[in-house]
Amino acid sequence: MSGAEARFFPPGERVGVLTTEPVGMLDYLAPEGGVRAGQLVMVPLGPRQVMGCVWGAGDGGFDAAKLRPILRLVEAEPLTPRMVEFLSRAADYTLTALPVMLRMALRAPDLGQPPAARRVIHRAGPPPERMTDARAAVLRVIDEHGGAGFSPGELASLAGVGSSVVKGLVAAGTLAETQAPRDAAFPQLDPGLPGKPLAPDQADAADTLRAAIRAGGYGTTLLRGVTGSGKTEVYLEAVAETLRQGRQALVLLPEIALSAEFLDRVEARFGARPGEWHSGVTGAERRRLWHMAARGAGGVGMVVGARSALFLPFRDLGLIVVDEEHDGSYKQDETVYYNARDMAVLRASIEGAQVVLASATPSVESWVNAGAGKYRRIDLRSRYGEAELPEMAAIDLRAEEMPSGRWISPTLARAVDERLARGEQSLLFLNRRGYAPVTTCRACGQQVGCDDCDARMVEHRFQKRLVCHQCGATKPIPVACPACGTEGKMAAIGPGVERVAEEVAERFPTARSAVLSSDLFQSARALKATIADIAQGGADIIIGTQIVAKGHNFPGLTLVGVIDADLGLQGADLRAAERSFQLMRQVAGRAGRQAGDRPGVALLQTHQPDHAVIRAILSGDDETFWNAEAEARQAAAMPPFSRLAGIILSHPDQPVVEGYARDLARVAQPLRDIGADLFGPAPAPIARVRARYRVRMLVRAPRQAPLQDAIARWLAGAPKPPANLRLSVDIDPQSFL
DNA sequence: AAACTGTAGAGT
DNA sequence: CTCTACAGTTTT
Repeated sequence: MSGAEARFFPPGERVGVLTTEPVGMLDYLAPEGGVRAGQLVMVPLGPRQVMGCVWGAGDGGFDAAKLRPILRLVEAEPLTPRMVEFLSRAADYTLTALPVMLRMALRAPDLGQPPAARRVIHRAGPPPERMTDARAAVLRVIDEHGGAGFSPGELASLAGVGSSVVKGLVAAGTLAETQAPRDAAFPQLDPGLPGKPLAPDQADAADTLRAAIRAGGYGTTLLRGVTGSGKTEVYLEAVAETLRQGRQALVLLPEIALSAEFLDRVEARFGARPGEWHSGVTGAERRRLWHMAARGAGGVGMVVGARSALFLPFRDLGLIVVDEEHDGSYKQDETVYYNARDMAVLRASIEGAQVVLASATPSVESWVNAGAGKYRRIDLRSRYGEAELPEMAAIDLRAEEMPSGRWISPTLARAVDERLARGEQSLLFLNRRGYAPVTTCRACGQQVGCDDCDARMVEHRFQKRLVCHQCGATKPIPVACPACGTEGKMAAIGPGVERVAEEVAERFPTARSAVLSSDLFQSARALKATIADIAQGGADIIIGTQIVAKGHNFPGLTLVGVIDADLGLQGADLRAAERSFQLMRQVAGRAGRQAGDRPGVALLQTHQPDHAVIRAILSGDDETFWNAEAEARQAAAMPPFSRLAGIILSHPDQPVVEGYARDLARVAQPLRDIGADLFGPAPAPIARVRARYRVRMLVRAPRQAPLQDAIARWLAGAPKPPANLRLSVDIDPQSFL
């Protein structure tokens, strides 16, 4: 897309530069040779030099005689006018300061540095006269990799030798060092390679998406399909069409660190790996991907990334796929609050790109948008027919014999025994890390809490410590009660996965078990290795938290037991039902994914088998659940039938933060002017975190009301906040509390 | 955010 | 009178 040309400013003209500093927009003079909007520049700020982006014409309010010129242009592709508009509108939407938004778009190291060449070692002559083991190892590495591309350091570490060995080989004339440009283009993906054969409804879905991409322009499609229905193959065909058009495709995944399997599938389909963007990517690779994204499809055609990949400077973005669009990890809940799914739609509408929201269990928001005709909706049937869904049943815990300290009911235990006898795998799911959520003194009833947070500390028996799940603080498991001093009376109350694992070891002593919980793994790689081992049959019983819900395929798994299906149902959070439904359905879907003759079974332990959510899960009738959920939201005037904003205030002193919150509530006329209600202030669900007291307020506005604008006017007209007070606004909060 | 400026109080 | 700590201001 050529789009509108960025405006040009001749030398000496006054331009507005958005700096990455909190001062934000300041006027400067265009440098020698002039400058275009979107250009990254270095500007003087007091005695310092800071980076900025030419945003547009200067605002003229500052004395022209005091203006300083732009120091130099940064050697990087300018941001496109569409990117500039995206950042502006994303800032307005999320009520985030523009400089903070710009920083998100410039999060790659050394952007200000010129693109230095890097040193590359290659084969240059015959083997050296004196051959040693170390030298042979280096030559083996370089020959195995086609003799290409390594820096001296990389080569030495791959061969497991010191850098002097490489130096020696260069001196001997066997190897030579040359300069290669840094930030090379990514290998081109070939959309012409054959994809997997598609079932008829997959082929129809792919045709629809291809046609939308060929037609050009913005559109959003909700691609719904149960696990195993082949959503990925369908949207990879959309990626293929985007590549054929010479445009770029971005695929967002919720748990990118675990996406090696996905990268392999992309390589199988297109013959090369896509660009990868997430917190685990090294600085040099981040820098390379940033520059290549800015260069267009010739630089990188397809990027797979976490939510922050939305802020890459794609030159010509034609498609954004949001896989597992309902996933809560798309909502960033710190520093900048944004929902990657909504920002994807915003960016696509500006870029003239298509969005595919893929999920087996869409969010109520997307479901309603599709129902209202805002999104196109495509439903994929299961490839193997309905039989692929596991058989689901409730275990009524009220009717089971459950000794205290036991969490696996006799009925569930029998089902596990059957699987053990047949050599099949069972998964016991409990969405609670650690050994026990509460440690209490049987003498005085005191519960051990965190010193800095208003939260109970969770016993982690593997670590032999109590851990605060809010701030991560730990302390030893006390022998004596910290309140009354009684020794030996501390008791662990309630189950966590570690405790269920202990029970499994007692009841199924010959079975091999494995615990999957995020805190038990040092790295994503270690977790992946364990998952692979389990998939190979390395465990009979898997005990896991929600980490097991995310698409790992265990072929031998035929039983899923949900230890506490009621866990997500209580509480005043209106989204609880939706989240619980999605999680239970996904976990249940782990059983019986194979198309063989062994149907999977999911058993839900519950005290309330008649609860609407439990019944919806058991019936397998998703449509009924979403209809009921949408009706309940509408009746309560909750999203997506209204709009919400959370206001979160924090301060080390409780009276200060509460006092200021009341001050704010008193001047809330701008909110009432648009027909919005203000609830609170009330202590946040966890009222104290990291030694700061937190108070929340909630704004609810009619759907079409200018919510952000009213909040901005409200806060601008409020009294000056006390020192040390932090205030953040969370537009469209996930949690309604 | 970071660098700079002004001021009050402590120490000489 | 100097030194320091810290609060408030400026940065184009």
